[in-house]
Amino acid sequence: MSYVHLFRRYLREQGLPVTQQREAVAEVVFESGGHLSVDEIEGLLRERGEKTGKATVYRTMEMLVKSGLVAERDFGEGFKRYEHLFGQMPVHGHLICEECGGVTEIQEVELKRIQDRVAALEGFAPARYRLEIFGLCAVCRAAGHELEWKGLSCPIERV
Amino acid sequence: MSYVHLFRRYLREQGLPVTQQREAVAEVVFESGGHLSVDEIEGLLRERGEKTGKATVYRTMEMLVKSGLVAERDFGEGFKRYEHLFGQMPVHGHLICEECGGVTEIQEVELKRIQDRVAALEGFAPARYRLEIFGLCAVCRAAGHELEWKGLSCPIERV
DNA sequence: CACCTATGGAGAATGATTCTCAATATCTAA
DNA sequence: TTAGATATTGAGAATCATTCTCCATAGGTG
Ligand SMILES: [Mn+2]
Ligand SMILES: [Mn+2]
Ligand SMILES: [Zn+2]
Ligand SMILES: [Zn+2]
Repeated sequence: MSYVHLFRRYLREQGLPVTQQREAVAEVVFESGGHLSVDEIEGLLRERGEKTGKATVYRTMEMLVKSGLVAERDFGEGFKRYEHLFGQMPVHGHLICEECGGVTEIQEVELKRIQDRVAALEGFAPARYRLEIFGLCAVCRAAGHELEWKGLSCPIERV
Repeated sequence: MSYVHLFRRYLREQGLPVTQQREAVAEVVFESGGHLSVDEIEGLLRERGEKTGKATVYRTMEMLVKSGLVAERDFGEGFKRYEHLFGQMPVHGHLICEECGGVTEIQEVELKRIQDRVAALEGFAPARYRLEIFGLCAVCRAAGHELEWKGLSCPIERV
């Protein structure tokens, strides 16, 4: 099934033209399950025979994020990644393996609850959450890789 | 009191020369309480009469982060910020006000515990944590600012 | 269909970060 | 303390993701 009609509706609500390029970008993102970079989105568009300029992809991603249908991520690679939120909790974090680069979703509701509680303590109204935990995934651990502390030998106290 | 001797120790442990520039950068960062950008660090060095090149600041920040004495942050501004970890929990998050840009520290131990629990469920070994919550701070709320949903009018379910 | 306006795209511009390389500063051992 | 071996510095070039510019063209309206 297609979710593009939701993006179309958003564009109309905002009085923005529904163009072929905008629909193509949304389709490619909605059909993918992963966390896509702009380069990867361009590649998928090319595979489908669409000739969409890089600037248009960037502009459309901005709209998709504003619409709330897509979230922007940063896994510390030097560029952004995007994922649609269909079938996912809009507030979810990521476990990122520093060995293999694999990404695992954190979908625990409990995490949002405590984050909200802490924010409320400060009188803060949360709008957007970002949680990323970098380390070693189960597969890489099983393969014998290990985390090793390469910093100061007797560091300041760690919690 | 000065913490620079810890960085000096780290450099010696790694067999790296202790240079005037490295000490100057560490001093400036250790003496500041905030979340500093590379530009701000350069400014502070200039105020002290040090002539340290931008490249050296970047290189030294990388070492300070590797040593574990300093953490790298990204508040979505398009550049990195750095803070020393003396007197703070090494695992702490940030509340970032989208109206005024203010940053509040989240020092709750409970947050690390549940993050670790969730990671453990996946067999993941955590090494580095990043939690940022964007929204409206108490001051801006009191001043009448409000969060408003500008996305799709009838969005997908939100948790 | 025809008009008006906003978009699309190629390539230039931007800006943070990294790289290059010759002139120095640091380290070590005598 | 000095000399020699080695690593660092810093100015500016290079990189690279992202944004901007501008005009030919597509989308919306009636
Ligand atoms: Mn995800
Ligand atoms: Mn902090
Ligand atoms: Zn892995
Ligand atoms: Zn504020």
